[in-house]
Amino acid sequence: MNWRENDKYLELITPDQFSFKECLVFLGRSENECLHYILDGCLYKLIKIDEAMILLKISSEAGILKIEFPDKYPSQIIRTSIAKYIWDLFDLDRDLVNFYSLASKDKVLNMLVNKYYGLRIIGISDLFEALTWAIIGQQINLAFAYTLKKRFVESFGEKIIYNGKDYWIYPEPEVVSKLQVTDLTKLQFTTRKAEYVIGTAKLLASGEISKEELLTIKNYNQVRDILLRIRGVGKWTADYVMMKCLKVPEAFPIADVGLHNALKLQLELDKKPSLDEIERISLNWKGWEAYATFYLWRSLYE
DNA sequence: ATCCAGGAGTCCG
DNA sequence: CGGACTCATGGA
Repeated sequence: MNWRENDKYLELITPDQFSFKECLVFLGRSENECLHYILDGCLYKLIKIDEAMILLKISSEAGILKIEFPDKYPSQIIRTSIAKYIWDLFDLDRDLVNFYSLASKDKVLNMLVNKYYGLRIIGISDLFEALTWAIIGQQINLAFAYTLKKRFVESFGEKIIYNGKDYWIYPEPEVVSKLQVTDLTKLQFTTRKAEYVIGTAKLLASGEISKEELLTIKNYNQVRDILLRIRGVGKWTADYVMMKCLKVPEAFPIADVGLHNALKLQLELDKKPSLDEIERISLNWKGWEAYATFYLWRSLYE
């Protein structure tokens, strides 16, 4: 991590192959997103570190990611955590040289990596958020998924108000673990989805499952199996979480509908490709399936 | 109306 | 293991 600070803001010196602008397009894909918002090329996001709620304003210029604190200036130790958080959010430790090299020889990815050069996987660092956001999004269209998330966050999350605008923190597992199924079905969650979300909250609140522990396991399938044992977590969700939260570069949500639609468009197919076809296409992406998927997702937004 | 959505659990052979 | 069936509700 490469960063510095003065008495007003932090600066992350970003690697060459990074485009904040491309990342912003992805972050701005839904008007209904309630956990950040974008204004004049800046990203505003509220985060919680050690019980402190800190509003961040993030912008980029000339290879520097600037983090300002519109609300209140955090302590030294929290500033360091924030720098790490943002570094991780944009996956800045990743060296993309090999991915770009492989992609330049791939008929699907070649155009995408040129068009979206510098795009990095935007993380969901909180395991509970990653798991439950995936569960919420199962088998419904993204627009409705965002609506459900917004209701969930605004019912059980925390917020601050700054300049008359609300900034939200995703609900904590400790809070959600104590809910009843009807608390969520009221928000239009299905009964099953409500059970999955509350059950997942219990596993995380009790510490039975934690991101820290999962990160110590180096074997891909071993981590995946632990996630798959959670009720409501199937292959798609496990791979999604490994991609967005645990930052496993070979994680590959192959059954993802968005991936299918993006491939259909890129390859100009009449219908969505079959799983066999995708497996064949993705042989070229070995070790970089998560990035290939993310660039394809990006291609769905302009 | 009709089809489908960033699926998962269950049952059955 | 692999396939069919069920759940369940809004968006386009």
